[in-house]
Amino acid sequence: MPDFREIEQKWFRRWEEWRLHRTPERPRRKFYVLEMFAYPSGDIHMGHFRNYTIGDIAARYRTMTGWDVLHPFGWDAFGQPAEGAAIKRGNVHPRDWTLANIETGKKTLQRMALTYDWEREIRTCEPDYYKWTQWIFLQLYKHDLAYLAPSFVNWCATCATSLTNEQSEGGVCWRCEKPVTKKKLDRCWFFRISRFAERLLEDLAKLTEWPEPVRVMQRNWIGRSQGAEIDFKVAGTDDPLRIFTTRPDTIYGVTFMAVSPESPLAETLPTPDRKADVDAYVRTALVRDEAQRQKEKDGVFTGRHAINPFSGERVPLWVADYVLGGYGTGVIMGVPAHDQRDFEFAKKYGLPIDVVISPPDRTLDPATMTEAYVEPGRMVNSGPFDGTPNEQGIRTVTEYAGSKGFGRAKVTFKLRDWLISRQRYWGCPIPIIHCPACGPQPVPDNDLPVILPANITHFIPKGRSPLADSPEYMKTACPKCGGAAERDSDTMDTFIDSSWYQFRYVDPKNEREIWNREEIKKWAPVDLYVGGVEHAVLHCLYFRFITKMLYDLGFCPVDEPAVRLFNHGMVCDEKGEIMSKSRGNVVSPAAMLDKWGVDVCRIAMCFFAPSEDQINWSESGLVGAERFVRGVYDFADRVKDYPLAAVDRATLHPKIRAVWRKLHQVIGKAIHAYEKDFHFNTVLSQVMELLNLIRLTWDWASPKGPLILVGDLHGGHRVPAPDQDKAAIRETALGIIKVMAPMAPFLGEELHERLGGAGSVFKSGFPAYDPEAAKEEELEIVLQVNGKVRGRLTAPADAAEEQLKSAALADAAIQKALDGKPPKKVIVVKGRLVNVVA
RNA sequence: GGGCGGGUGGCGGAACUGGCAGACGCGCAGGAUUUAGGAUCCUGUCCUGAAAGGGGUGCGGGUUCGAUUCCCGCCCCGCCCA
Repeated sequence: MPDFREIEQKWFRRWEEWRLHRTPERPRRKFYVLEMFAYPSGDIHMGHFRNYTIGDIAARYRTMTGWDVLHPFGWDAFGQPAEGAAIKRGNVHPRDWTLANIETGKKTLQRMALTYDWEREIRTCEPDYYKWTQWIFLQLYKHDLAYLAPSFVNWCATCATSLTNEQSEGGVCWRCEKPVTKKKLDRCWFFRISRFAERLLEDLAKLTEWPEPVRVMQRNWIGRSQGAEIDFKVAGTDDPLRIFTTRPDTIYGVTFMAVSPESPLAETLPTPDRKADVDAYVRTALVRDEAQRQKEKDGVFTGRHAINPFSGERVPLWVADYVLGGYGTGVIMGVPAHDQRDFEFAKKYGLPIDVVISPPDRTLDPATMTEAYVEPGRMVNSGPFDGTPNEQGIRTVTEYAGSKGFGRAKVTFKLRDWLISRQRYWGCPIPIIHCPACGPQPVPDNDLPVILPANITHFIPKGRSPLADSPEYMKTACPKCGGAAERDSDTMDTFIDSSWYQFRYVDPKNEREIWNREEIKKWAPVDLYVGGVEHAVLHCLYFRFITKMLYDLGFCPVDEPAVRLFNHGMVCDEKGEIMSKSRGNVVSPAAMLDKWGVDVCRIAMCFFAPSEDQINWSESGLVGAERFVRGVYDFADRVKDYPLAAVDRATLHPKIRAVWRKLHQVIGKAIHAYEKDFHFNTVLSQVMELLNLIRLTWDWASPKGPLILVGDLHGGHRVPAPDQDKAAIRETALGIIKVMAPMAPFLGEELHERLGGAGSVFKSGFPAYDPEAAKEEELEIVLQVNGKVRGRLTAPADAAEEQLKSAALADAAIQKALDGKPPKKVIVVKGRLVNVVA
C-alpha cells in the first residue's frame, strides 16, 4: 500500500484540474444533497466529520450512477458564541473570530475530501447573504407575517441579556449558569408562524421520507388541540374573561379561575386591597422557569370573582404560575375534580372540588379523592346535561355555548409565534426604521442591506443591543417622511439565517434577487438532507415555515424544503461520553486524518455502526480499517495485469463462479445501502467476506501463474486458472473498488487507475447489479427434528418441496434422531430447512 | 408521569417477511515467518461438557412445528415532551 499522503495529494490535484466537484450548469437528472451547515465555533469536530461523510458518500454514489449532483456547503456564521469570545478575550472582534474559524474549519473540510462545490459557499454573516435575510424579513413584514409586540423574554440578569429557549434550558443561563427569569420588553419582533400551524401539521403527511420520530416531535411541538372558548365574566363588571379548554364537558365543575402571571390581567384585575400582594407574587413567579412553575404550582387570590355563564356560579379568580402566558388565552378554568394540575392547586389552597363526571363503576367522593378523575364517564351535577356521556358532552356543551353566544368551538396550537428580536450585535440587522411620526417603516429594498457596523467594540450586554449605543448606526432618516428617525437596534435570531439557506445555494452570487427562478426550478427541493436529530424541531420547523412562505409568495416552486431527512447518530468517546472541551476527550479530525489518512478514517466511521446509531470512537477500530484498506490494495495490485475478457458466468470455474456470485450480492447490498438505509457497515463486512472468499479460492503467488484452489486451503489441490477466470477476478477487483469508492474515494481513484481505468472512477459508472448472477445455485438445507438441528444437506436452489422432504427423511442423522418413530408432520421451507415433528 | 427508540459474546455489531443466533471486524490465545519488535499469514475463540449432548439474544409468561423477531406483564438504558 502506498503512502496515503502521496495518493491524496495526487488526486486532490487531479480533482481540481478536472473541476470534478463543480455543479453541472444544466442538470438533466438532478440530485441535491445537503448537509446542515456548520456554526464556525473553532475547528470541525467528529460529529461534523460523520455528518459530512454520510452526505458525501451519498453525493459520490449519485455522481457515479449518472445523476447531476448539487452538493454545496456554507457557514451559519452569526451567533452568540462569537460575541462571547470577544467578551472573554477582550481584543478580538466577533467578525475576525468567526472568519478565522471558518478558515480553519474549511481547511479541515477540504482535507476530508468532501465533494463540495466551494464556488457556491455561503456565509450568513456576509452582506451579500444577509441582504436577502433582510429582504425575507421585509417580505414577511409586508404580508403581515412579521409584527411588533411587547413580550416577556427569557432574561439573564447577570449577563443582562435576553436568551432563546435553548439558551435557557433547565432554567439557567447557558453562559453563567444563573437562573433565567422573564422580562418584559415592549418592542419585540415576531414572525406569525402560528398562521402556518395547520399546514405545518398537515404537510407532515407529505414527508414520508423523514424519520418518524422527527415527525412526531414536530406534531407535538405544533400541539394542535381542539376544544372550546368560553366567555366568563368578571363579577360586578361587564368585562369578559375568555378561556380555552379542551374539556368543556367539565364546565359545571369549575371552582376557581386562574390567569398567568404574564397576563396583562394580572395587573388590572386585582382589587385595591389585594394589589400589592398580587404584584409581589407576579414578580416572584416570573423569576421561576416554566418547568419549575409546573411542578411547584402556587398562586394568589386577586380579590375578584368570575361568573360561570352556564351555572351562574361565582368562583374566585387567582393568579397562578402553572398557567402559562403563551398558551391559549393565558386564563384557565379550574376544574380540580377532573384535571390533575387543577386538583393539586385546589388541594394546596383548600379550594372546593366538585365532581361533574361520574365513572361507570363507582361514585367519586371529593373528600377522599387523591387525584383528578380524567377517564370517561357521565356528566353529573351539570344541570341540563346530566347523564350525557362526557365525550358527547364536549360537543353538546360547546354547541349550547354557541347558541347562547358565550362560547364556540376553537382549535388552538401550542406553537407560539416566533420571537426573533435579539438584543445582540453579531446577527442580521432588522431592516426597520422607527419614525416618531410615521411609526415603524421598512427600509426600502434599494437600501438593502442594512450593514452591520464593524466599529462596535463593546459587547458586554447591558440589556439592550450594542447597536443601540452607536449613534452613527441608529440615526437615520425616515424613508416615508424624511424626518429624523432611528433604526431598530436589534438583530435577528440566527435560526432565520438557516431557514432559507438551502435555496440560496442554487444561485449564491445573485445580487439582484434572492435567486433566479430558473435556477431554483433546476434544483429544488433538497433530495437528501443530512444532519443531527437535535435540529428535529426548531430548525426543521423554521426551515419548513420559511419555505412555505416563499412558496406562497411565488419565489419557490416547492412548499416543503427537503424530500428526505436523514438523522445521523452522535460520535462519542470510547466510554460513550459526549466529546467536549471540558471533559478533555475531544478527538480532532484534522489530527486523525493526518495520522491515518482520509480513506481509513472514513472506512472506520462507516464500519463502526449503522449511520443512524451512536458510535463510540476508538483508535482500535482504525487498525482494522487500515488492515482492510491495505488488503484491498494488495489484492488489486496482484490482479491488475490479468487479461481483460468478457465473462460468461456459465463457463467459469465453479469456484470462481462463487466469487462472481458474491460480487453481485455485494453490489446489490451496496446499492441498497447507498440509496436506502445508509448501513455502510454491512456493505463493508460483505466486501470483507468477498475478499476472504477470494483468499480461499485463488492462489496468486504461484510462480506458474495464478491457481484456483480446489478443496480447502490445506487439503485441496490447485489447478491453473484459465484466462476467463483471471478476467473475472480482475473484474471482481474493479467491482470492489467501485463499490468502495464513495466511502474511500482515494482508494477508488488510485486502484481504478491502476487497473487501467481512464479519468475519474466517479465518472466511470457503478457496477451493474445482475440479480441472476447473485442467485445461489445450491443451498444448504438445515434438517431439524422438533426444531433442533440434527443434520444438513446441500440441495439445488430450486429443489422442490417433495424432494427436500424425502431427502430429509432418508438422512441418517434424522433417522437416528427419530429412532424409529413415525413423523407426525414435516414442514418444508423451500431453500431453507426441513423440520420433522416427531 | 406520557410518547418514541433500544437491551444479542470480552468489545463494535450481523441475522431478508417467524426459519442454522453470534456474519464481519476488534481484542485475546496458539502457530508460521523474523536476530528482536512490528507487520503479515494460518488456526481457534458464546457458555458448559472428554465427547455425545445440553443451555443461551434483559427477566417472567404466551402464540407457533419453529421466536432475537409476534403478543402480554415486569426490569434497565437513551432521547423527546411535561
